[in-house]
Amino acid sequence: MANLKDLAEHLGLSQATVSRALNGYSTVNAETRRKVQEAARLLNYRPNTSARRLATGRAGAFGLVLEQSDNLLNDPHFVDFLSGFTQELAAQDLDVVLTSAEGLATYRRYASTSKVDGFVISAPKVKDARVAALTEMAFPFVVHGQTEADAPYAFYDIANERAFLDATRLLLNLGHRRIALINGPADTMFARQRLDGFHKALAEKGLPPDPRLIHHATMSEDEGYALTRQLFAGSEAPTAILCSSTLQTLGLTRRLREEGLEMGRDVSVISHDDGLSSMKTENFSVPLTVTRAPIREAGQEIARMLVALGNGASVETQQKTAPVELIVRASTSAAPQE
Amino acid sequence: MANLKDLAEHLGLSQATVSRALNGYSTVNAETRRKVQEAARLLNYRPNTSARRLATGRAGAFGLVLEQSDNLLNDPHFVDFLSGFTQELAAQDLDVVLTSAEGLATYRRYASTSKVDGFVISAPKVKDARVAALTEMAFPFVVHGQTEADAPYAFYDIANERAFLDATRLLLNLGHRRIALINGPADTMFARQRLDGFHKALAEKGLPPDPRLIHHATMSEDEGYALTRQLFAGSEAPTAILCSSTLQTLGLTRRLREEGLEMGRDVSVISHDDGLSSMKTENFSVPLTVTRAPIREAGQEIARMLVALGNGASVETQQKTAPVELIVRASTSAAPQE
DNA sequence: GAAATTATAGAAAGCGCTTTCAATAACCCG
DNA sequence: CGGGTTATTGAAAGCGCTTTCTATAATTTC
Repeated sequence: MANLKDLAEHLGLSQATVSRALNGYSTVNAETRRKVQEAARLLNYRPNTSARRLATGRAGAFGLVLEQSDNLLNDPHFVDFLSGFTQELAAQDLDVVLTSAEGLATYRRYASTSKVDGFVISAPKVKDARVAALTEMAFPFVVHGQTEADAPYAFYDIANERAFLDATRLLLNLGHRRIALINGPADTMFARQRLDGFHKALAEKGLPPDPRLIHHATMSEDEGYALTRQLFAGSEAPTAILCSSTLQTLGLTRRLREEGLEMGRDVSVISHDDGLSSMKTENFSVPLTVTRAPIREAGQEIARMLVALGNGASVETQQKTAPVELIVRASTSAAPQE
Repeated sequence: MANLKDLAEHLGLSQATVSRALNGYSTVNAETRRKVQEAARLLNYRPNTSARRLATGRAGAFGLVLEQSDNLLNDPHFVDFLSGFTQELAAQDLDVVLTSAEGLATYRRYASTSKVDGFVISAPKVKDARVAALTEMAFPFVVHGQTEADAPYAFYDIANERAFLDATRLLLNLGHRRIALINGPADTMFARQRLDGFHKALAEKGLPPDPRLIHHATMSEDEGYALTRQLFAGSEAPTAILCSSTLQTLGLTRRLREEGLEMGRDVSVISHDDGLSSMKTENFSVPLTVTRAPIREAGQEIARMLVALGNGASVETQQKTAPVELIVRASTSAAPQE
């Protein structure tokens, strides 16, 4: 494995020149650069990552810590996120470093040992301790979502509140009055935002929220099933359901059939759709009406933001709320006549 | 951020001694070590990762490259794998480095720049080029699954052939004769193994395989749905179906209901179950008979193997085929009388 | 008590790169 | 043609750690 010294000796040049030639500095003669590049290719030279990192002080990698207790990361949408995130960074020769931990210690350690140049904060809580800690350390990070914070921070979010406001309005305009919400975990910010949108739409019509119709759950098939069952167990069954994830909706669908109810006729359903490659809502038996925001794009965009922060961009310039599409398909229809 | 030099000066010791004290070398006085450790804690000293890596020549990380064209990595089971893999490594202060690429170049580059100390090879093909390349480079790796190779290599596999042999036998013994197989992609080794098991069981009964009942597909809900629809379109519908993933089975379930068929009564179904945390097969409307092997454990075990290889273990000692449980639940029953 | 161990700590040489600073050669201008 | 650029390269100093090789002091051995 040739190193810089070998290459320099082979060329009869100094290491400095070779390094400069390879790294695209303008102060090196065009012909020299050509030779260097050719020799590098010939000797199959690759700069040692650790050495370069030590010299430059940059890790060339961004971190993502998997909180084991956080089942949000255990659901399929995370794969799509990761895929987009990784691909975008790889295109710029940057890595993603994954680790697993509970609590803030790991963030501190990774930052202070310069293992990574920044973090992405996944599944932020309503008030997220990680954001506070990293802000205080002045270490770069981008939040996937938002949180309540004292200082500005970089984030990429989707218009959750607006999406669920629109979705609820749609159902209300179709005449539905008993609308259920199967939401994400109560301590996550996106669930809060969606709940806000839901409430707002009800309030517009002067309708009070019915706590029996509002549920928080993990993003699993099981939970979607169990909650749907529960919703239809009593006498006050909903005529429409808002659901926070495709996986939950899959469970919901399963239960609805058992109840002998047809989606889009007996019960209207709107699901949030992260655009997962393994579950296409347009191909459901009854094509789903959805609020749609591909999570893969979140991964890509957050990667770009992280890079920008690394290049000195200010936190204020790295804040983005992506729109959410409301796509109406067959799973929604006018409320049944009483 | 204190570095080694600071710490040494603060203590009035040499960097060498401090380094030795911190790294647990026996040649340092117990009292000295105590002082060093205390000072390190006090000054919040953390050795710089890049510097250490450069000095030791070890990356302290293992790599996983996401092949973008490979939709196997786009399915939920990958999250569970990754979770187990990462957790196990994190426990030993090792990272996982993710990158995205097509082809072998990335493996070469990451190996030669010592970005990682080894790779895990996911979703191996029947004859996998990555395995051949890494073997030739004498770079450590563990295959998640198996492949046809010229030389021995480290792998963690599950007993796919045996599992599908047993599952098919079960169906045959229940009197089924028209058994369909919804398998994984044709070029993957695990799909090949499962097909072999399937064929073997049929052969035991002297039954010829019917190509119309054998399908290869990606591990998506859609495909499960589409193929099930196709299976029941003709006149020669199956009475039992073997399915390669929970997600496909979800699609299958969806279609079966549309066909007006009840799982476990009209049609027997056995699904492979990776033990995904977001989809529990025991909670299906009709609890599923499954071949079960938690993929999270694969992640953990492969992490251990990689570490062992790094510590000089021979490839031959790092080969494991984990058993697959056959769990009989309500989705299988005797074949309907003709 | 002298010679030989052993315990402990320091000096210094890397690891392989980047980058500042200095040096030289080539070029420009009036 | 001489002083002043400008283009190009090299020397060398790190980056922060590990580790070999020495050196010294303390201890043991007969």
